[in-house]
Amino acid sequence: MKADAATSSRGAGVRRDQRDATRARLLEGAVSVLIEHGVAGTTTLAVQERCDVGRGTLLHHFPTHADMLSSTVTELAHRNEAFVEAEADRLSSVTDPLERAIRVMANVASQPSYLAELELWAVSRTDERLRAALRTSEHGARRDHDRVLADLFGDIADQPGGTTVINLSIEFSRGLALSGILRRDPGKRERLLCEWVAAAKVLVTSTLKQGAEQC
Amino acid sequence: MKADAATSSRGAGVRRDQRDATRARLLEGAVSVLIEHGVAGTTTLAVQERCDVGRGTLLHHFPTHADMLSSTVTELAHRNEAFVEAEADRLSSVTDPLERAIRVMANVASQPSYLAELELWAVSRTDERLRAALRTSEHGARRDHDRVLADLFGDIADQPGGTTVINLSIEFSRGLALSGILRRDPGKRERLLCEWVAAAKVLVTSTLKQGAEQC
DNA sequence: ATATTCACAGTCAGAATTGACTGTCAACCA
DNA sequence: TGGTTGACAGTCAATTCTGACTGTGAATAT
Repeated sequence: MKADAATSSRGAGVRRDQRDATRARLLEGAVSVLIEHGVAGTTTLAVQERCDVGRGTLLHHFPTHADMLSSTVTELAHRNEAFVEAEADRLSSVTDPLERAIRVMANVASQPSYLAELELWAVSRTDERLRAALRTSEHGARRDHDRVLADLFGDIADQPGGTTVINLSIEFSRGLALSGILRRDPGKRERLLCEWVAAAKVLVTSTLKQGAEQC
Repeated sequence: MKADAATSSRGAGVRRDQRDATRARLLEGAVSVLIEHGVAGTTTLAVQERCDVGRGTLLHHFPTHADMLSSTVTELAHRNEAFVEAEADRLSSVTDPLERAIRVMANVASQPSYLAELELWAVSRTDERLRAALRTSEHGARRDHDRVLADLFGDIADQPGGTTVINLSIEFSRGLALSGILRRDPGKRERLLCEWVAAAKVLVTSTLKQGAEQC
């Protein structure tokens, strides 16, 4: 085991700081490129140019293109989680807690950064490596993910059909977001959203336990 | 205007037949490659080799890669529509009409060919040309699409919350399908599906009109 | 003080893909 | 029957991307 740089009294870990700073910059750039240009456009060259670093720099931090994408995936997931809280603040004016939670989820899912994540999911269907990376990323962030969700929905989860409504809302939000890419009429999104909010309200008060137990 | 080949007495339109046959073969191959290898793997070269045609042949029918993909998109959409009816037949044992319709939708959406379509949607986010092609394709098949949906859900659409449930089911199916790509536990899919079926049953009998009208 | 390690830069060859181009043969028309 | 058209094949240059390789300077260890 080598002596830790932190043991030096002065200028400790300058190299490491540099390294981390560059790496962070590369990830930041990679995420931006991914959001703007999609998976196909997220080449090592594009990221290298975006970050204005030499070819060796990028390859030093991410030996292969797959490595770069893997790390980018994780970074993107973090970013999207942060969006949830930000959007929750932005929609603080919505009084009904259930409607607020659903609208926050739907809005976050419709953001470019989340759509980029969905794109990765879709593409990973025929890309073993990427799928593995996404699974690892999701698995690692599971705790945070659950916490964010719990914060968002609050005591709704404790009501009879609460958990069901939350789970259904997740899938619904993803579908809504994906469909939104092609949608010409933005009004339909709002209509669907309203309908789901109304449905969700019915569901949390209704006892649909017997239905779910029929499986 | 040129004389129609059909006016010739014998061997009429052999060239045209040949042309159509080759084109059909190319589309068939392109769809297969797209389903198997995803958008990134659907190169002109891959399709050319799959169909065992010369380079000139493919470029003759589809001058550019974008042209090929555009046509493939339409073909894929047709194929997916056909799947709906096939799956409806396969699930004829499911007695409850609402549950049957929902399960058919969800199953179709989870098929590789439909996932390929969703992948195209996702990718089209940052690809103007592809998005336009998808919109055109969807627009052209709208009539058929509505008819298939009407056949599937039957008289459910006439009930109070019927249309709403159908629309929500569509988005839910897409979300479920996309999530399924990464899901390790296949049991969760079935659970979510059951929960949505149960919820849908509640919704069609419940009057959630006032909720939807609050928008 | 010197050797070494490491972050970073630049160059380059190889692989993959695209689309332009030329050639060929069979079918159609005059 | 002879010319023309169109389906199809093969070749090739240009482009793009990847990753291997070599070089450099600053920070750290001895």
